[in-house]
Amino acid sequence: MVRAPCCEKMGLKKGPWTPEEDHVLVTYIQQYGHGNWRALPKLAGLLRCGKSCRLRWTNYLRPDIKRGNFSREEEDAIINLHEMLGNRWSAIAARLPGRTDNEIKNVWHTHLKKRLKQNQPPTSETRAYFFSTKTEQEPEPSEKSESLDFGPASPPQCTSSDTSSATTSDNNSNNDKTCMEFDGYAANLPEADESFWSEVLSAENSDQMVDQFQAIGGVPRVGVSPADNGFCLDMYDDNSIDFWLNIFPGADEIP
DNA sequence: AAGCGGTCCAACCGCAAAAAA
DNA sequence: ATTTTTTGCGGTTGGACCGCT
Repeated sequence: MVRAPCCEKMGLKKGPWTPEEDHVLVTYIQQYGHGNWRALPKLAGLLRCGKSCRLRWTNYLRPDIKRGNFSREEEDAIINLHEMLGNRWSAIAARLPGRTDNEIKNVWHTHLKKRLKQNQPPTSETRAYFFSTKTEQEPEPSEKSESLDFGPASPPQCTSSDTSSATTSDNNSNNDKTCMEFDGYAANLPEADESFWSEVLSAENSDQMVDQFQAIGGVPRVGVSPADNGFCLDMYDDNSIDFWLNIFPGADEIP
């Protein structure tokens, strides 16, 4: 594997972009697209390397980028998605429309880490359940449990697989679901192996994620009912459901 | 007003994966 | 199948900005 030569070539500009450069880049991409980033700066007449152009476009100039401060809901979403996905900023960004991985990474390092240190978890009194499971389609425990191993690659927020740690499963304690604890909050999950969760969490889009979950008998939902079996992602109030449905559009809302 | 330290964010760097040749 | 090129990602940095002393 040979690393692509970077913009060390003499004559290529580095540092902050000027409005003129932005204009040139935007105009070119609007007209011709960005088929080949490496060739683009030459064709567009920019003294930048392709990498710099791509970064400028994806992180700043793209028309679908939402500028401005992050809302509390967005911050909470980042915290929860970070618990699920770890430092996979692009995966997190994929679930936050209009936000870039760079921006999310910055927010995480500048605000959210601090917020968590001050022990301010996501707000609200209720939990949003994105996924609940069908008991009648429960996978065979004997088949699945052998490979059930929520190690580091499984949802990283999992602190325990001990079903006795459940705090919300009193009314579903008679089913065979795996219960996981999420930083003190428990959730009932369908039994699945590590690779399943890796696939779910790395799914390129939410439809795919929902499909993966349905494949093992899960019923994707978004709602606030604490009574349902669910893959507990977060704690939110009713007003947040639209926001979350935007992130997981394939889910059904719990009535 | 000046100096200093902390914060924030755009941009860079290096690596690895994916795609193309 | 192998090599080369391109793209994408995450970690890090530089400097502008702001508030405090």
